[in-house]
Amino acid sequence: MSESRPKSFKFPKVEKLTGKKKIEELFQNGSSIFLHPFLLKFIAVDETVHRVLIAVPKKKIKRAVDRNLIKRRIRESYRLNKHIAYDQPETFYHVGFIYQDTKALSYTEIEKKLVILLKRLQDEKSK
RNA sequence: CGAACAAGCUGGCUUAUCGCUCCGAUUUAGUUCGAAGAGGAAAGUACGGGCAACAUAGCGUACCACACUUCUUAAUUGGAAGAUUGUUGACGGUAACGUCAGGGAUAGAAAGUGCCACAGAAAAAAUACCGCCAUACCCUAGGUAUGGUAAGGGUGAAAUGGUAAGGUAAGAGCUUACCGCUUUGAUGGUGACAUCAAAGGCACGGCAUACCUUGUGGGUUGAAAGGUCAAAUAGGUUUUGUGUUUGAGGGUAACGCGCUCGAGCAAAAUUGGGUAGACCGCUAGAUUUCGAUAUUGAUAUCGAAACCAGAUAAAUGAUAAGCCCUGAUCUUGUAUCAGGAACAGAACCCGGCUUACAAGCUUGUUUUUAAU
RNA sequence: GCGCCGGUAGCUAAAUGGAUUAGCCGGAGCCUUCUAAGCUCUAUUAUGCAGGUUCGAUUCCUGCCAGGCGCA
Repeated sequence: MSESRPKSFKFPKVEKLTGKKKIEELFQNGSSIFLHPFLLKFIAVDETVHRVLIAVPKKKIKRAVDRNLIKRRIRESYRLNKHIAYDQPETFYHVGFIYQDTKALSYTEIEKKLVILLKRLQDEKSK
């Protein structure tokens, strides 16, 4: 399958989750996995790519600079590790990463936790 | 030389790999190439202006903001230069006071209303607690009554012009000189105001950052404004079909069948509204840089050059190496280790004000030590 | 983006410009076999910060700080 779908580190706009209705759908009907510092929301959907939402709540992180920094770290680690989610390309999801800590964690820590989360998502898929 | 404070400026750089957003090409439907991509405060803002929509005869009232002078700006609140007057600090001086610097205040308290606790006789109306003086009486320590007085004491944050001399029974702007105050005039200044002269015997407590009065300004709402396109769903209209579920018509002696119209149901077309969504608004402008001229200055004018973010669950990033910088360690070497930071992230656009800020640089002030 | 509101003891609230109050909480005592409740007495600590007006600010004015609420 790596021939048909080569490892790509791109993260175009198509793979971002936008639109009021879709997001409401995700939050109302999606399943969730919690792993510090993330709350992962996901819902199976009839599309050809995964679409991802990254959220850092204003109540947890006050300053806009820190919020931007965390969002960029999450986005970067997803971009470099999203091939895990494409291993079994029969179902696709809308996924939301919601950051829950009140402090900004380092890049390596975020990446480690995010890889674990993506593997768990694969386990859900195979069930 | 070091330290502290204040003001201003700068606010890491280069290369490689992997990516993000917009624009322009290329091609073909997602690649390839090129170019660009956060700030001095993008933050806060009871401050303005542009722009947009709506409203709008004129006047008044209410509400809100502002209030020395001149200049300046698109701007009533900002800025510059000045005037007057307190306050704080430094220096000089015995002191009064003067000089310098910083920040503040400045329409009206002789239009009205209100407030001024406690203390004090009395707190804005004029009066008299201790006093001072005169007269009368008691009869001489002194007290009582009447009158004069506001100099002194005491209270207070504040006590009815101040100082000196004359004057007086004692006193008092009662009189005089100087100072202060008010009014008038002259001179200087664009002006706030300053200086000088004359007159007035002094009628003036503080608080408008209490209500208020006077003057000036303000229509309301904000890009989530506003405009264009427009799924789905439900609805309106038209057409077609269905049909015994229902109503009406005509027809019949009456009922039924059949016919016509309508309701209902189904399908198609069309229509207004404008939700999800998409696009415009959306970045070339009171723009930026440099130079010249005018001005004490804020600023203005002229000339030349430049194009410099436009995202929308919201791009501007990550990793590695080097330079540079900072800190720590001792082997004092351009050594090893750690780190790249402070405040902080555009959301229609400008201007102002306020606040935050590691490190470095410049200027000024103060100060310690050392040398001369 | 726009418009509002308050900041007072550990907590909840009050206070015309005139020495900051009350309740709960804490401590001690009484009562009780003991505890709770009740009664009595009592301590501690407070006006968010910085300026200004005033003789004197919790109060009036200005600027900040950290919060809360509403509209869409």
